[in-house]
Amino acid sequence: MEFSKRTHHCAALTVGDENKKVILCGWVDSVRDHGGVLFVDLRDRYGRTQIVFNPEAGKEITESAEKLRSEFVICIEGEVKKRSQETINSKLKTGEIEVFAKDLEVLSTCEPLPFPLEDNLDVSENLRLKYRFLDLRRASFQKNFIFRHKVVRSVRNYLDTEGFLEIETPYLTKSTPEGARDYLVPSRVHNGKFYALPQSPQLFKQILMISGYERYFQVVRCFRDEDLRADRQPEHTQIDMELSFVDEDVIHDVIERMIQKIFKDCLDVDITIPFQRINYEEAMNLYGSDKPDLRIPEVIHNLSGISKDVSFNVFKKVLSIEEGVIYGLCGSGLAESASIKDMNDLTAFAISFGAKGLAWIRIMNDGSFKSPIVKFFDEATLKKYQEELQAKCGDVMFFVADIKKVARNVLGALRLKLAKDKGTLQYNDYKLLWVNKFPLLEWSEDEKRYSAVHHPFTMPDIKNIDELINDPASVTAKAYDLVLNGTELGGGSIRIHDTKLQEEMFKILGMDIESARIKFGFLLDALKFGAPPHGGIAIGLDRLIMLLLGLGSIRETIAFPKTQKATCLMTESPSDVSEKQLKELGICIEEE
RNA sequence: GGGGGUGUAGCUCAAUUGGUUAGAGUCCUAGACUGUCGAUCUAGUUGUUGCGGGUUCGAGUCCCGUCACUCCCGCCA
Repeated sequence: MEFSKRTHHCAALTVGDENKKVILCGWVDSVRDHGGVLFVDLRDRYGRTQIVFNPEAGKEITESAEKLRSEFVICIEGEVKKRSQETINSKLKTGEIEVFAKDLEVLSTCEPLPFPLEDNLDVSENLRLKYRFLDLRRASFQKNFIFRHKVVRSVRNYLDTEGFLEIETPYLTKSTPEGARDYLVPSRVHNGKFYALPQSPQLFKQILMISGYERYFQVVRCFRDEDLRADRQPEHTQIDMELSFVDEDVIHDVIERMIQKIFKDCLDVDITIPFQRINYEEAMNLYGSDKPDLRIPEVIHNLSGISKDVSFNVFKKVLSIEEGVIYGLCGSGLAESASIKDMNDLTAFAISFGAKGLAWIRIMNDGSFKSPIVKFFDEATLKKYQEELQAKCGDVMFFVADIKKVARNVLGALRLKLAKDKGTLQYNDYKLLWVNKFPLLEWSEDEKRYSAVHHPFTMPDIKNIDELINDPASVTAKAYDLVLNGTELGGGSIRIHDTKLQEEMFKILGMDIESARIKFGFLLDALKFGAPPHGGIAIGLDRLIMLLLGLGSIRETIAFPKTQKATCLMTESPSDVSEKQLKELGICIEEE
């Protein structure tokens, strides 16, 4: 018997294969030894098949079968038999048959496992990450990676038919000062100099447009040395694209049809296009977020007008300052059930997002208002609040009094928390939308200068350059984010393709022509040699997979992810390197 | 940089108000068993309670520090 002569995989056999002689290979999923007859569930990538070891097959094979343990790798030759009616396992795809083993070869043994490989068992993540090769054997992981493969295949097929070319860009490139912290790679040949791993192939894809490729894409790794989150890893994969002779509408359309096709190909779900579009300012006002979760019906309301004449000092004080507002949000169904402690927890939550406090008024089932602060409001005002917030009996009205930026941020976070705590959000209730018209610039108090909200190559939404020069703060950008269920799936912009405008942009960002030349000279050069109007977008592949499958973290979509401290527990990286290596690079480690 | 959660047998967890010998299931080992599919039954092995310090007659439990994993804020064009 030769394992390379495998005839079927472990999900293939059916009653139609009865009496066939087959060779199967795989891992021992479980052993059930009855003393006489012994059952093994044999597992490979495709599925499981029950193998029967009967004493009648001979002494030798029976004895070696008794030595089988979980996760041994074996090859068996045997005969397919239909199971009797009462022994059919309906949970198993191959449950109507079993294979009577005639020959058994142990290809590899396995030590006792550090943790069981069943799905739905919470094993501590550091153990799972250390033994990632075992964790990846679990069925749920295999499902995730098969799905990820399908998504990428669907994307490649689609973009090919749309005329996109897949072109690779360098990983060893130049450090750029804007944006995230770079991962640096020292140069041996050029002592004291460094490459950087790209945060994205941004400039290369723009250059490719100038080089005339018109439509580029790449499934590409991007690196950012910033702190991690459930949906953020130091290296992540983007579906990166750039197109020439397009405006925002063309890009929206190309992406909408791509997303639609992914849903259809990979989930068999029909989604309607075009997606909802909302401007940044509106998103911030209604949802307190630039990535609103539209599964949640409640929105934020501006109650400043209604609150003008209230005697509540906290509100009065805030309304007297510039940018001071009273914003409100309805917490539905909480009035009777939430305890004082729950309210205190929510207040602490609001404070962690920068609020000074959180005011709340319960509307009891009998319609009465209940709150420590209710005495500061007359009945008519309370009614107006209730009406504006569309709160029903049994709801709680939440208020944040602060400057606009803080108030909507806090209520945006509260809106998400209340919905998550209620536990009614369904991952497969997919709500997609575009957020458009982002601000172009934001003032950096630390650096006393403007910085680009998106990046310095983003096209301002202006008629002429004077608008930018005269009042840069109020200019919006031709930039857009794609949002799915409260997560930013991707973003992009129309780019500047004019040298003058690009130089002006650098100037506004506090970069003189000299330093702009040093940092981005190649782009400024390229822009002079026939740059077409162009724009693009990048979609976060890991996040897309996470959201489509309803996973809790992108670590479930990445085969070998890092911990929150950016280490790999399997390879134990990062690690020390030898003195010799350091010397070659001219690097000296400073003791802390 | 900051806030929260978790850390007890290989694994998943329990341990009353701080109370005397830290338990259970599972895994593993051995035995029994010819139709199981989370097999079953019997017996057995398994502990630096993450680590360091403190309070106490006595600490898994309380306090301080520290480490690891994780969630969040900041940060992430």
